[in-house]
Amino acid sequence: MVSIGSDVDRQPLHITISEQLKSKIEAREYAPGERLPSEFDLGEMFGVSRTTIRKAIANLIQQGLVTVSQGKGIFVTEPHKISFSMANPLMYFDAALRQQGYQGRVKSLRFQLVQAPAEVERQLQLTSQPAQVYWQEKIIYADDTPIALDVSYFPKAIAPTLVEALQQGFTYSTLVRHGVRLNAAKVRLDSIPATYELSEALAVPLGMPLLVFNYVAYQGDRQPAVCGRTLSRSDWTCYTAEIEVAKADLSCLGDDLD
Amino acid sequence: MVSIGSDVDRQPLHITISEQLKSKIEAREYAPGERLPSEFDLGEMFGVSRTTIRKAIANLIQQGLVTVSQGKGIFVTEPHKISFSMANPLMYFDAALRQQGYQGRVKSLRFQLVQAPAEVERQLQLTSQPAQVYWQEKIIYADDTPIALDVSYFPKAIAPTLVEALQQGFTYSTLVRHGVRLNAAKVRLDSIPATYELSEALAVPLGMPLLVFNYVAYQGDRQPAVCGRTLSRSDWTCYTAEIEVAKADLSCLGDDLD
DNA sequence: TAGTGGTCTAGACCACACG
DNA sequence: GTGTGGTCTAGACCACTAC
Repeated sequence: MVSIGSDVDRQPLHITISEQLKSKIEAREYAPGERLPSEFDLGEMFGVSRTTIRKAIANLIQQGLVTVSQGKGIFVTEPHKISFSMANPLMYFDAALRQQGYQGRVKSLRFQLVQAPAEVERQLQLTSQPAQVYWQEKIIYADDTPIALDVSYFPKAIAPTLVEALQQGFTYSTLVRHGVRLNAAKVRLDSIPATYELSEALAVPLGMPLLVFNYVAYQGDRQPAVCGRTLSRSDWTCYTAEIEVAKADLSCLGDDLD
Repeated sequence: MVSIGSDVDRQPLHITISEQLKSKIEAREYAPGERLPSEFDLGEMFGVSRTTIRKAIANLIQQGLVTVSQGKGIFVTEPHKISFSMANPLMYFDAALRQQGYQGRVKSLRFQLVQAPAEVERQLQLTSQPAQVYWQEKIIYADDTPIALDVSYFPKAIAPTLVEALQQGFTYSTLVRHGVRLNAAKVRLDSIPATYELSEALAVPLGMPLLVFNYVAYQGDRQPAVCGRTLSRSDWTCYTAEIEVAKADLSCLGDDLD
């Protein structure tokens, strides 16, 4: 039986155990792809109940250190990371994937005309009532791994040829190929834990952090062309940017010291 | 007892329960700040064991819908969100907080000279061996809520007056006030679940998603002045940017269609 | 069939908050 | 003291995987 060290009594047992397992994983004592002992065996090794082991394992799952398959076992995760640039040009998911050696693919889950939600109506600056929009949901794959769920809204007025094309490929590339020049965007980056529904759609554990990329993209003279959000797995994706600060913009510092 | 609806048998019980509670919260049947029934009472209401209720509550905690205090009860979270702009100028946390009606404050946890980790050595372009850097860790508060943990590294060569000043206030403002002109930065945004240590430092539940803002900031002629990362609570913070796409940059789309 | 993880139960003891 | 959430146990049954 592994000694758990009673001098760290402030910490719950399942934390102590998950940290011990974490060290072993990081020390490659359990290598990527390798199987860990079963929950039952771990319980005997640490001298605790299966419930406690399961809680410890839950921590590791959440940190993306292990993945678990029913009937097979607990496996050390092999790390991946794809970076998407937020700067010029914005969000060519397919180009970024290709550059980093993955094959990008989308699966459209839904494409239908609906009444625009209030938020979308505002973002797309729709004036006619009732305001209708195309609502698309799609899964984005890198090779065969689902890495993101995208929810987009398009004005009803888009070209009919686009309606077909958008269901086949990546949004931005498709728009550009059809002559829609996107030249600006407002974005907001956020993070949420995967709900049950999202965890099933993206094949991730419940509660795994997802990056939320909210966007409104504009064409021509500030004409909104699309808005929506991309929810991407934080174990596979990150966003990068290079920022140049104009000298004038230092003004906001103000002169009131605290 | 609440009917749980046996037609959704594909879903675990704790999911069904947490979704029912979620609807009630979103419908304001349980209003922000209000207390939910105790775990024992919820168990009776749904006719399940306390363990199952606790798992359902854990889902709600993770989604930031409720917060829990030992000995007091389960309370519906009152929502907050502070947005930080990633664009010109970069990362004036204190200015952003002030603009949004909060009082910003920092608590320095650590400030010491250490051997630079390899990653830091590379980012700060340190050449002398051994490369020493100042290592700072601080908590950032909005009013009295800890919202972020910042870990920064500064070259050993910074001015002695800065060493004092950096321990008192916000990094970027302090640097600028001491004549260090930051004019560019490379950033990477990511998300991780709070580890046990982080969850204690930021007073959040274990596993809550944290936004990770990795940065290297430059002064003058591409001279690295500071690097590090800011881990911020996703229930309190988000990052925004406005992107302008130069026409020339559309080239990367390539001409190979898929 | 045996072994694995997924779910759920009933009950115990502890630490903390409040009156 | 009473009630709350925090931790942990021992054991049950199920679904899935592999042989």
